[in-house]
Amino acid sequence: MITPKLVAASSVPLVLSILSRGESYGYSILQRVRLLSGGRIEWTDGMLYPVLHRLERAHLIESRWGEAENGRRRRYYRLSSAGERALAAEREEWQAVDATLRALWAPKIGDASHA
Amino acid sequence: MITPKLVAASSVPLVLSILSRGESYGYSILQRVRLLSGGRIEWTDGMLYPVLHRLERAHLIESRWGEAENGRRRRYYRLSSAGERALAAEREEWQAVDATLRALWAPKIGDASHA
DNA sequence: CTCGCATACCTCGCGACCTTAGGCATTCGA
DNA sequence: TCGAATGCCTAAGGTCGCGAGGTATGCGAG
Repeated sequence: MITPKLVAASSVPLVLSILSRGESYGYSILQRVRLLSGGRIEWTDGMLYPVLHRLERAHLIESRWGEAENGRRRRYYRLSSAGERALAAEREEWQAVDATLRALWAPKIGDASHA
Repeated sequence: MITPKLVAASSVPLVLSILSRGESYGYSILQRVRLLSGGRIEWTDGMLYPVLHRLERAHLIESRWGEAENGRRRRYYRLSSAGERALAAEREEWQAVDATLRALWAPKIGDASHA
């Protein structure tokens, strides 16, 4: 199980990244995240929908009501241009933190300490 | 600026990682994070000390009062064995999420969509 | 036909935790 | 003497995931 804080930090970039691949909808996003993470990221719809609504209020994504083949109604979301820029920013932030962590995880080859 | 949620998610693994390199103390950890991240991660002591106290209450780190060369008192922290295990777990979780994000950021070479 | 399940969406209260802002003590240089 | 850097700690406020609960439809099993 992934810690709640990591889920919180990754939810927005994950949703934006998935939508950058093309239009999608809530239920499908849930399954996609589960699949892509090999089941290690377990989202609930109770946290996903508020995220989608926040992102839409922030104009990072846009939605439309659509009809599935089976007749069920779905709300399809897609990335806005502002969302693309936000995704790029989120991505840079993530990579900055990731680079910092990886530097600490790397063997101490270039370590300046005199230990 | 790094988003608050990313700060929340990275603070614990960062602190544990830094301490895995050897004993340290609050003020020094702050500077280390700033340096390692190239100034992109800007922590305040107001968020670091609560983190340190939580980690100590959880027995992931241990502390002792020490004296600096200049006479100032410092509280030195070091990783406990439980902390080492926790760090390994945090690291795996981080890398799981990172792998998921990178899969979405990679070019669509193997993309199964028929677009 | 009816029941249950998967699909598909939404909302609310609780608790965790960063942010901002403050406080306290010591050392050193101007 | 006075301010800045060092070094530690805490409180109020707001954000947001989590768990639980609610609504509705299509489909297959009995």
